[in-house]
Amino acid sequence: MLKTKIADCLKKAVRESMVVEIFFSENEKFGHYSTNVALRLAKSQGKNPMEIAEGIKHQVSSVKPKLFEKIEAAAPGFINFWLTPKVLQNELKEILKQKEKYGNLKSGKNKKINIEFISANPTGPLTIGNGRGGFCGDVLAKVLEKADYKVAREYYINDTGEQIKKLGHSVLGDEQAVYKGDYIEKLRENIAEKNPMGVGEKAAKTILEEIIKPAVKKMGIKFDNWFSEKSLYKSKAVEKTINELEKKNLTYKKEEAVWFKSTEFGDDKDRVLIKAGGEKTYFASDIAYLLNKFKRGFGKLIIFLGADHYGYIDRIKAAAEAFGYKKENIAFIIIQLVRLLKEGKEVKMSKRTGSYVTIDELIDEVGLDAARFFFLMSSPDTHMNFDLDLAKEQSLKNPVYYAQYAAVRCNSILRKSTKINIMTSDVINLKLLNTPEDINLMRVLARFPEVIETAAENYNPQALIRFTLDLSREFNNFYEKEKIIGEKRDLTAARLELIKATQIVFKNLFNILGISFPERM
RNA sequence: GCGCCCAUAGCUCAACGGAUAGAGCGUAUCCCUGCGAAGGAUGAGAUUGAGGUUCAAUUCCUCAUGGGCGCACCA
Repeated sequence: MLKTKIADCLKKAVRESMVVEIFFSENEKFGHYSTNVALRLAKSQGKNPMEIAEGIKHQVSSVKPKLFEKIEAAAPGFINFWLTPKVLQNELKEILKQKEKYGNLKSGKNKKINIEFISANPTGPLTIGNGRGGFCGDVLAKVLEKADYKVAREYYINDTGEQIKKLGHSVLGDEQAVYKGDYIEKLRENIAEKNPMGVGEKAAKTILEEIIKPAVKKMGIKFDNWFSEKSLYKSKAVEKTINELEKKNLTYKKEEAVWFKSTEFGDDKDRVLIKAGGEKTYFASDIAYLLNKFKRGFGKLIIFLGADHYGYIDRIKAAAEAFGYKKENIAFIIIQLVRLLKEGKEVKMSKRTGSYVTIDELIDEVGLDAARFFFLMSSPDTHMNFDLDLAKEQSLKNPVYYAQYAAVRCNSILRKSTKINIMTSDVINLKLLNTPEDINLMRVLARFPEVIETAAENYNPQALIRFTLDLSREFNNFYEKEKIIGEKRDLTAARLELIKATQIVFKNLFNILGISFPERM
């Protein structure tokens, strides 16, 4: 990674034990990369930041003259670095050599990480809210895989309990019915029994297999594990969990119910494990599930939650601590709810009222690429408004096409080049790539591993979207200004390598984002 | 009442405490006998308000305003 190379030679010059931050410069006039170390050292060293910057500049340029073409100290104390074309050309070679492996990192060290997402109750179709979390989880999973984590994607199915009973009532159509929709009507056509729980369980199974799983497939997501809540009851895991808590003296009885002393671990209320009626709460099985994950050897758990489940975080963390696991090893990603608008007015989305837009509908209307891109553009914590009509209308203007179009341009250039038979020399001279446009494109391409790193570290797949659009714009600029297939054969050959590298990075990106890489548009 | 999240251009969204707050759409003007114009160039256009911390604040802290979501022996 270019960034790390710079950081490494700075560490020697700085000498203090501090994290040296290197920033990719958006504006070329601030170098290819820049750092603020001098500004941050100013106080502790009691010197003028510019003075420090100059000092570092001289040290670095004497130690590593080959890495940099120019180093500049700029007010109020930044140090800007311009890499030599050679460094960028070498990185280009790496891209061409590593191909789809370019951008693979070692930071994950093959550690096991579990990502649980969607996990919508099997009581109805997946909504656009589930879509948002689903796409985000899927892309994060791929980013982490690229960063060398061993990722398991998991969907937790609440296939028992109160909601399933309510589903049963709904299918039976009795006075306790809560879920509404065409799918309920259909389920009603083949019921063989009267017991709400039994009906609910069968209906849940049908919904899972015939509605949810196909929708997930349509979304382009593959789960490694569909984890059944019911299985935790069958294996007595829930019972054991409660017993263990009792043994640890972390439970008590109050008003006929069994409570977990979650307040001892930072929760603001104690929580019920077994209701007065003897039924266990979802929370009880959630703890069993949590322990199950840790026991399977996942050092880190990522759990996606809708904002309406926010209150769950503290109690889950409390449960983890009660069993000696560190709460820091559970990362919750809160997905803000998507508000549904119709004709500018908010429609309350609810499976209970039957008013919602399913993710299937959206994908059918706008296509998978546009749907994925749309949700991945915004960070999970923004509150989104969603209007299906507007989405339909605007789908053709989705930035995903901007990116795909840029990629398609690479394809058509390369297609054309094969017809012309350019390659005559065995040795392609990449040194010819030295115009500002060449340099700029190369440095953006070389940024790809850095983007993977930040996305993986911060659990922030949105970074990839931004980079995709940056790269697209950079490439379009390049295309506009530089002729690729031209008179000079060596230059043409070298430029074609650059196009190949661009194509590789685009393919990598699209692959992670789960959008298609069209040959033509 | 308490807690969490959000507020950026006409619209949908960006911005790792950093340099001139970026894109897309929309909008005004221009560029196809040229590797695909689903493109490019040049404009107009924004940080909710008030304090504070910092060399530097859209970003952190406090308060206010406006939205969303929680606060069950529901999930």
